Amino acid sequence: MTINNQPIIWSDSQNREMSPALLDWYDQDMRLLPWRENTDPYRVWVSEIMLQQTQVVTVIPYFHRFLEWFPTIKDLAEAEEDRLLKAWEGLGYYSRVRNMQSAAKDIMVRFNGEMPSNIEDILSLKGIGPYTGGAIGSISYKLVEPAIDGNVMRVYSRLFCLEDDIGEVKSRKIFDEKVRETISQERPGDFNQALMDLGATVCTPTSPKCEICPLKEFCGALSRDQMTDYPVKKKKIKTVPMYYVALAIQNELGEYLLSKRPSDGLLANMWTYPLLEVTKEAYFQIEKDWKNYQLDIKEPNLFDFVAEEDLNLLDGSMMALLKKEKPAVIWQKQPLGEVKHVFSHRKWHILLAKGYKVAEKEFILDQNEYWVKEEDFDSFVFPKPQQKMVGLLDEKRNK
DNA sequence: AACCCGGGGGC
DNA sequence: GCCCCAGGGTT
Repeated sequence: MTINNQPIIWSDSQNREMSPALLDWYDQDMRLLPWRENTDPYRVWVSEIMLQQTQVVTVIPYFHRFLEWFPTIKDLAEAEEDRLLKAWEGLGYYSRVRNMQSAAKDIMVRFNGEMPSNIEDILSLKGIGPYTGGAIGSISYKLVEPAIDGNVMRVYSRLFCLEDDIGEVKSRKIFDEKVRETISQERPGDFNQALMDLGATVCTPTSPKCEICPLKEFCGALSRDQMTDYPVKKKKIKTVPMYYVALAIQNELGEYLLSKRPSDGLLANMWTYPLLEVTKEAYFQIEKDWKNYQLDIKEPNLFDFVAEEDLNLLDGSMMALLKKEKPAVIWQKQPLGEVKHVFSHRKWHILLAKGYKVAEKEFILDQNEYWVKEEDFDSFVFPKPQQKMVGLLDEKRNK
């Protein structure tokens, strides 16, 4: 659904008043979590990495054990892999603990065993990206850096009625800017943690508890009563791959066979070469056969056709398929090439086969199939994939 | 079985 | 610098 509101622009005073309101709430209601006992960067680091993949309640016992086993960055750097994996066992995403150890070794070499205190160096460590880097920098070193995760994006999309799709990578920049405009200069770490808590406990995805929210007077979505319209997240319509063999067939007059698509659905009433839908497996088998076939031909060219008497010998899936579909056609040995086209919800993969109608044989037109002179193509509506196929044919012919 | 989501890595 | 996707558990 589109909302199409204008984003909220705050006055300077609103910008100033927001963070004290949030911090007051945090001072009263902050969650007491083991990694908040102090701001040691190693503890922050371990907790943030664990929390990237696992819920708070699950992380707590892992966190304690990890710090017992590897109390310092040096211990982590020197840990046996077995023990390291044992400490992570059940958390999953094992590459992340490997990255942690790699970063720990790096810290031993480059930073004398101490987590660096500037954002560039923090971000240079393996496994530490903008979110984790911002968390460590702000919490442990009071760097004025945002730590933006899905929760924070939800909070900000509501506060400012931001309609940028939070699923898109490029939206990150928008949220980054907004957080930088509002983040507390004095207590950036607490500010970031307060946002995390707010997102986790108040500004929740489905039923936000706006009545108890410390930011209710600031919230654009609440003022418009559109809390649950935010954040905007376009549901990923995954494009379904479809596989076709297209038949570019010429008759003795040089006309091409065109097929009119059904009057409803995708590309209704538009014209293409006849399309045979094939399974994914068949498609790739055909492609593979085709490549193998090319290897055996010294100089493959447009006029390399399958002799009619050889048709029965061919067990290649491409030829078998074509012969079955259009028996009165003599087929070129290889497809002309591949055409791909992406629709909003479909991705077409098309192998284009070229053939000539055999004059002596009877050729039965399917429903909606017509012979069309090339010079008349202009008066037919060709969808993009068809245009691409015509282009491919032209290209080969002009070689 | 779809969704989640910071970061690595490919481009 | 931008985008894709692996990764395992949760819903």
